[in-house]
Amino acid sequence: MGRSKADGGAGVRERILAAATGLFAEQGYDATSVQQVVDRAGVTKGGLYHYFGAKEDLLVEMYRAIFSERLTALDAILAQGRDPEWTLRAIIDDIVVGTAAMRQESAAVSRELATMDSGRTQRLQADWRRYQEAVRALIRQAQRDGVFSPVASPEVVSWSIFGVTNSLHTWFRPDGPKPAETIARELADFVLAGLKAS
Amino acid sequence: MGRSKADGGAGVRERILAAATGLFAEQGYDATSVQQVVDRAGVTKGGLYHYFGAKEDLLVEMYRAIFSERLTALDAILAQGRDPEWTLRAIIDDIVVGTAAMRQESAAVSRELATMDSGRTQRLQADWRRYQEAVRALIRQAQRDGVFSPVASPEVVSWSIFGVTNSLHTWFRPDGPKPAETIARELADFVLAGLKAS
DNA sequence: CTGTCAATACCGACCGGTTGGTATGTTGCT
DNA sequence: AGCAACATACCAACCGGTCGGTATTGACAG
Repeated sequence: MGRSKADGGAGVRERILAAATGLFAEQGYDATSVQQVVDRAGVTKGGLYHYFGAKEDLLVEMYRAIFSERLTALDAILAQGRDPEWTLRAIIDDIVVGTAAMRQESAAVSRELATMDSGRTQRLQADWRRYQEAVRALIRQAQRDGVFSPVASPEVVSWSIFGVTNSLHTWFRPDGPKPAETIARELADFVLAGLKAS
Repeated sequence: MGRSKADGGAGVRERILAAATGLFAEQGYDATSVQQVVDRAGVTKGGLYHYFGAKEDLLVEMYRAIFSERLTALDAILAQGRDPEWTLRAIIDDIVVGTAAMRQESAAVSRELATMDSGRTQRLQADWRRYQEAVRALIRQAQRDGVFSPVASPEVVSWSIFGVTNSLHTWFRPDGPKPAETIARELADFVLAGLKAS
């Protein structure tokens, strides 16, 4: 099963997915036709529909690629059981660097996320809500313990963090002067400075 | 001239715009057909194209509605010439409350903003860049003067602010427990706590 | 007050082009 | 032979936009 044949390029499935990712990020999901995807991927429609049941599956695949990585990283960070400051720094670093590494997928998904509620995406959206809730719970508990200042609610702080990552694709350039790691550190420093107990 | 007739509703042009706003916010621009817009507005396609030259004009109109208000408010705030903390608080308050008041328009525009580069939108996008640059310049100068801490670059701080407003529509509920004014204050408190000189 | 006229507001059928999706090959490995 | 991996040809539905037409209007004349 799976691919075989000593073909000259990468797997066809991967090529289709890469083409769709780029086009969705550039033009949006609805504005991109299946024909454009197969043209860029160098295959035909028959080939695409051999691997994917529908156009929407391409989006779902991107969604999964982003969030599965992020969620396993989150669980690994939380499992260490360290103090809130270290934990929040680790989360911010992972989400910024991870989103930057897949900024095309993030651009496509974050734009189309509101529209995607066609049953099969609900599980993925639930996972994402769990992620956000974990961050808020962390902040809430640390505020209760007096480790973090209650200057702002956990909701506003978490939206501040996720707002950066959601719009990261609009301003982050991989060949720019600031690597993702630096941005992550600056954001963590900034957020934690605001959360320092007064 | 203009409308007359003892019709039961508001002006036709406003009804079309309101219908388009709701549909674009729910489904996205490309996924919404002109037919859906005219159905919801209770007119026909001929009527819509009597008032608007193209489908895109509906988006441009929303764009203008949002940013013209925001830009005049910005200029008014800056014209007061007060200290950075007061100025930044005023800006954050205006942008959060203003965005919340027009969250459907904001949802539609913020999603479609990346795709819109068809000439007539470039002026509007330039205005928006000017807005962001004004905030960054404010922060940069205050950091140089030692009023704000250089813990994070003006870019990261401004992205943190605009990231919240850009994704405001995904979580803000006008009938929720927290009014927009409260969210604005929390965000301003949080941002300024992080910017307090150490 | 009434009749004329041009402009505005709006209708609904219609057009060429494109869409996502499918049915039917053809090819090459096992 | 049989089956997975694709290609080709094609379709019904729908898209944004146009256009000829009509109903309603206000301005002006007499």
